[in-house]
Amino acid sequence: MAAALSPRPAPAPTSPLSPRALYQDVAERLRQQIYARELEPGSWIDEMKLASEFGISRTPLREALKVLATEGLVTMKVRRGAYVAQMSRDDVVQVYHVLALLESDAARTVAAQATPAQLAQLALLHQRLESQVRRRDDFFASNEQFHMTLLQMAGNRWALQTVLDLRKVMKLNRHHSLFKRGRLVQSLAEHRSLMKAIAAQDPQAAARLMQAHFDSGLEAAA
Amino acid sequence: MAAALSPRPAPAPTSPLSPRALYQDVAERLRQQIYARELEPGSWIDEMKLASEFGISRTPLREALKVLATEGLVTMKVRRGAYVAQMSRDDVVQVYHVLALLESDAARTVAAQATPAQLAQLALLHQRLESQVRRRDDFFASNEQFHMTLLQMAGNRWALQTVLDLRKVMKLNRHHSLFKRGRLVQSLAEHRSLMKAIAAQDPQAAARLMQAHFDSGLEAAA
DNA sequence: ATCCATAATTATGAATTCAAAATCCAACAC
DNA sequence: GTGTTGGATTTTGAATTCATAATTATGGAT
Repeated sequence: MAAALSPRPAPAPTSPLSPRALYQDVAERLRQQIYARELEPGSWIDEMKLASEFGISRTPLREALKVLATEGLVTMKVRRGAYVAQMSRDDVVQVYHVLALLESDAARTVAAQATPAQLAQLALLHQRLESQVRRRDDFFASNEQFHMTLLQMAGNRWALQTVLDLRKVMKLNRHHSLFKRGRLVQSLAEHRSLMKAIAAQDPQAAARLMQAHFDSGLEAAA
Repeated sequence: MAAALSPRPAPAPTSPLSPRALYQDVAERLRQQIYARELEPGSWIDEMKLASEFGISRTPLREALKVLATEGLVTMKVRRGAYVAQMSRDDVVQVYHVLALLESDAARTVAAQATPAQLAQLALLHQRLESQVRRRDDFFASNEQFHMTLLQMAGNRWALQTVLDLRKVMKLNRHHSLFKRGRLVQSLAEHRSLMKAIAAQDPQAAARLMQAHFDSGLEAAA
């Protein structure tokens, strides 16, 4: 049996204050398997196999699957189980469009209201990005962290949650643009000018540049 | 016992092509109870009581609760069950902000690309609204239908889904603005000018007026 | 060999059961 | 009266069981 979820992540010396429910751990594990393509888009999800792999019963697994279905990562077909969702070309275009709306709005807000400490934090994250053009996976992670930090700073928890959800489904595919040759360098350049606009507290430019960043990402992806 | 979900909505003479899963029916029923304030924000959800009211076991009910938790209508606390979520004043402001972004973008798109048939359909829906200022519940329903039809016409299924989800949580409270005295008349006036801009195929005005419509709705709500 | 009918197998959906945690409540000490 | 301890009760979370639908395999009939 593959590394089971272990009887429980062992209350651990430093157990989290509010231990996550099992179904949530399972949901997160499924997400990771989907992102890693261990579960391929369009493929059937074998409940029994996964439950025994995870060392749990079908009950919490099925709960997790329903959560993922609500998020759009999984499709439930009545009486024939769960399937990993697929993103069409159209879906990618549409999700990019919504992300561009929300994130450019966040960039405008942050440029307008960020504290010096926040600007410094963003600059730091951007610096990390600059130093990671050579390592795609690191760049990928740092890029996401920059975007998410910006969203958080904008202070709208519903916009943040929406972006989180949309980014989840974007990970279904490797459309993710950053996989095109030369795209990393271009993306970095766009980040650089965006960062400059934010640092200069220019809301209009920040919004416009974030929008452009997504337009160009979409072009690379589609 | 309150009207049970019946052994199953009976395959019915005209049973839907793809019968919804039980957990989805239950989720919808829970949503309606939440909207109707039969389950109050902040209150504990008694699984056993509801399961027996619905005439089902706890299993599908718990699945439904996890779906609602993902949607944000319900909060799960580890080892102490499910609670109806509460919207803070801040939440309302933030959700309005995101809705305004998405819906004004949709209005812009529709104004730019709608076919004559689509414009006619919107005009019809608007007419219904005009005739329903006296009946608040009808106005409420028609208003929602107008907004949702516009979203659908914009053709972005992810924006549509996002707006649907956000509107669900908005229904948690009666902040819903339309409850303020005189707000219906004002809302109708805003719709009227919005409709005019769309009919005139003026994307910029349509977006601006939709944004204004939300701003004024928020002012009435908060 | 191909097609169809039917039996065996498998998987899903939901109910039931069970262990452990949280809550309630009464008895008691102060 | 207030507060505390310990045991009964309730409730949650998860495993197990069960009925039924879907799939696959089997065995003719042509």
